[in-house]
Amino acid sequence: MAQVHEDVVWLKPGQLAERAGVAVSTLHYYESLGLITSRRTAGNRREYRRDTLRVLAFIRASQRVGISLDRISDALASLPDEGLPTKKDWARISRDWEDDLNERIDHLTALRDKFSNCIGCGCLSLKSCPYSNPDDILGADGKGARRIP
Amino acid sequence: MAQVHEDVVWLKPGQLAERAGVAVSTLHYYESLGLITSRRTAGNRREYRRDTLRVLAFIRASQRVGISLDRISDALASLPDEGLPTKKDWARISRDWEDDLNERIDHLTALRDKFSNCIGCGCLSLKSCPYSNPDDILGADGKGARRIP
DNA sequence: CCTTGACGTCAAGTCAACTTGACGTAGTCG
DNA sequence: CGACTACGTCAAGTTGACTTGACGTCAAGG
Repeated sequence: MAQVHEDVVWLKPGQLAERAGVAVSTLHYYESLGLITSRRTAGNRREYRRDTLRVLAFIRASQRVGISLDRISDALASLPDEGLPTKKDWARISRDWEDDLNERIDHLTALRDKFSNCIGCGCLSLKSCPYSNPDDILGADGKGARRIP
Repeated sequence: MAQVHEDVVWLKPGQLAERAGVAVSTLHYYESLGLITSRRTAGNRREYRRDTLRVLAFIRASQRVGISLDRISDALASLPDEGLPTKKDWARISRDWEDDLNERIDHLTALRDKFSNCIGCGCLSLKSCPYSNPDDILGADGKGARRIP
C-alpha cells in the first residue's frame, strides 16, 4: 500500500544534484522534458521531493543500459503520480523493455563469442559470418543510418 | 596463408554502399576518419576494394553493440594492411574489447533481472537497489551525448 | 551531342543528452 | 550590511555519427 502519509522532505537543487550524482543543469534539463518535477519557493527557487532521488536513480539505471530518455519518459508517465509504483507498474515496464534488453544482450554476447569463433574459422568473410550480414544489421532506428528504402 | 595473389575487384561508391547497406555519404565519412580507403580513377571517382565490404561489416557489427568509431578505428589500425587478419589479430581485439562487452552484458542482464526482483521487493528505493547507487553512477565522463546500446 | 544520373567537395544541419555562458536575483554568513 | 554563493532564465555550444544542401563534374545512353 503506497503510503500517501505525507511527511515530504523537499530538497534544494544543489542537494538533489549532489545526492543523485548529476549536475544541476541536468535537473533543469530533465525537468524541461517532464521527467522530474519541482515546486517553487517564494523566491522562485526550485524544490524537489525526496522521491525525485528514486526517479533519478531509475533514469540513470535505465539510461546506462541504453534506454533513451524518450522511452524512460514514457515509462515514468505510466507510473502513478502518488505513492510508490506497484508490482503491476514494474511488470508493465519490464514487458515493454524486455525485448529490447534481450536483443541487446544477444548481440553483445554474440559479438563477444564471435571473436572466438572467428579466431577459429578465419571468419569475418562476408558470407560465413552472421555478423556481416547487412540485411540483419538494421537495428539502429535513430536519424543516423538509414537503409536504402 | 594470406593470399596476396592479386585479382582485386574494385567497386564504385554506389555499388559498395548498396552491398554494404550504408549510404554513400557514410562511405565518405568513414573515409574521412580513415576507417576505409579508396583509390581514384582518372576522373577523380572513388574506387573501393571488395575487401572494404568486410571492413564495413566489421564496423557495423561492432557499432551495433556500442563500440565507438574511435575504438573501431584503433582496432582496424591494428590489423594488417595486406591479407586477411590472423588469429592473433582477432585475439588482440577480442582482448581489448572483452571487458567492455562483458560489462555491458552484465548491466543489461542486471537491469532486466532487476525488474523481476524489484517487482518482488518493491525495489527502486535508493538504499536497497544496487542500481540506484549514485556513487557507482558517476562513471559517465563525456561532454555530450553518451549512449550505451 | 546532349541529357541524365552518379559522383566530387565542402559547409552546414541534425539528433540526443547535456553543458556552458551571460547576466541578473535570492539567501546566508561573518 | 556587504560579500559570496547558490540559483534563476535563456541562448548557444559540444560530441558522435552521420545527412543534407549547394554547386560543379564525369560518364553512359539515346
